Amino acid sequence: MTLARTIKRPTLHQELVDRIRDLVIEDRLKPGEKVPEKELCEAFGVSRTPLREALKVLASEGFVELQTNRGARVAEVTREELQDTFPVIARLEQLAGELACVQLSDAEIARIDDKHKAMVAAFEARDRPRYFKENQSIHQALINGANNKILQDHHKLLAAKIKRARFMVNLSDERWATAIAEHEIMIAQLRARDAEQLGQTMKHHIENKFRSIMKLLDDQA
Amino acid sequence: MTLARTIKRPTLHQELVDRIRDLVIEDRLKPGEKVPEKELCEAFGVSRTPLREALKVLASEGFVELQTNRGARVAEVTREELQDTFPVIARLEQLAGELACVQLSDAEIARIDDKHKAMVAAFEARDRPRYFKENQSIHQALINGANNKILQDHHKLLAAKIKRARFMVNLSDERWATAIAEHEIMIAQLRARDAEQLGQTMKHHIENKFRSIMKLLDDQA
DNA sequence: TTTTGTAATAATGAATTCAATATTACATGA
DNA sequence: TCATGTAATATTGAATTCATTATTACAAAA
Repeated sequence: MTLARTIKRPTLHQELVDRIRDLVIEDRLKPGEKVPEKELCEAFGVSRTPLREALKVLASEGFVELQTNRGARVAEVTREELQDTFPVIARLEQLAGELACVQLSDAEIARIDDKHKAMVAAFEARDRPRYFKENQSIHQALINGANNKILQDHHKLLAAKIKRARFMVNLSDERWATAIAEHEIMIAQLRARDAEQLGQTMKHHIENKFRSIMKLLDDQA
Repeated sequence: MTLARTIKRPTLHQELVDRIRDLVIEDRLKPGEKVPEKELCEAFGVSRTPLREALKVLASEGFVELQTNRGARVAEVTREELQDTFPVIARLEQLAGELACVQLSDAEIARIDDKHKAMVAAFEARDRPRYFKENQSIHQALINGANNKILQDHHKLLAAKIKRARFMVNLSDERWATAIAEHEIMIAQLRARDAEQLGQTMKHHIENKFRSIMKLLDDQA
């Protein structure tokens, strides 16, 4: 296994939590796969104690599942979980939009506008990886703009789960174009400081993404 | 220390997470207090390994804070955290109300109505502990009625944080009466299956509670 | 007295060990 | 061949041990 390099940092388990979570989100550890303590210990150059501490935390976050006496498995991304996750994150983004709209400085809004332009460029170049990155950066900026630690923490967890779904279905061209259009509206509302409307648009934006993904999943079956 | 009895159950750390979290929520472990591993190990009759695993999980949930080489402390309930938490939980309850309204059976609604009556009785008897319990039971029933695991999990964490605030301020008589009135409206809307409105009322209900608590906190200072 | 330095003590983070459980390999009999 | 039982092996959960860091106690000097 060559998943990562050894470690420094304050405490091992904190570093491990972040690293292993990332392996899960980035699909380096596949859903349903068992998490082999021994191999990960060797890969990271740590003993089982901090690794197991990390696994408990990841289990409470929902990225792995612990089976008594049978170790840990990477959590599956189920249709049901997505179905539960999207409505919740939609409300969180709505709230974030409302708060960010009144709290962001003009300069910060201009920076988000820059990201938006970069995202549109990625769309026009049909560069999916770059689009994903820019898109994520915009949403993150809006979440951070809400200036609410609790909101950030809970959003981070939910966003990570949804992120994993990108390995299940491909963004359709149609949805892609619609998403861009929705972002244009968001930017306009953000510049107009229309908090209520921005929240509404962001909520719908997520709900539309939700519908698109669910349709694609159905089509696969 | 006589905080708890020894343990059985599948894995020790899971049990410990629940037990220690409960000690924090019930204010048996005070905010800012250091969590003495040794004593807790003795109190629960376990070694440091599962206890420390539990502390990492509780830290990720925000109930304790880990300081490298200096152990764990019970997290404080800060004004700032409450200020961040309430808006989020308000949206979650709003969503829960909308979903529960269309998903609960008539029988389940009748059961919630029973709880409501019990809560009103507790109010009339000015029995705060009983009121808290019944109130919590109603909100929990509505959350569960949404039938959304993610929503339940995230709500549970946020609700626990807010619950801790009850040791900081006392429910005022005025707020208490208003809360009862809001619950009356909720029940009516639930019976009328008016999802949108119920969601709205639940959101406002939490927001009003928020304002009340903040005012009381300000008055203390 | 108060401050500062230092030794002793205690606690923490992480590795290791140990007992219990699960998994695998393999032999035996249908 | 295919089950089925059993021994060997590996993995897991938890206790223990060990090295490091923090805390405390206390002495010497200002």
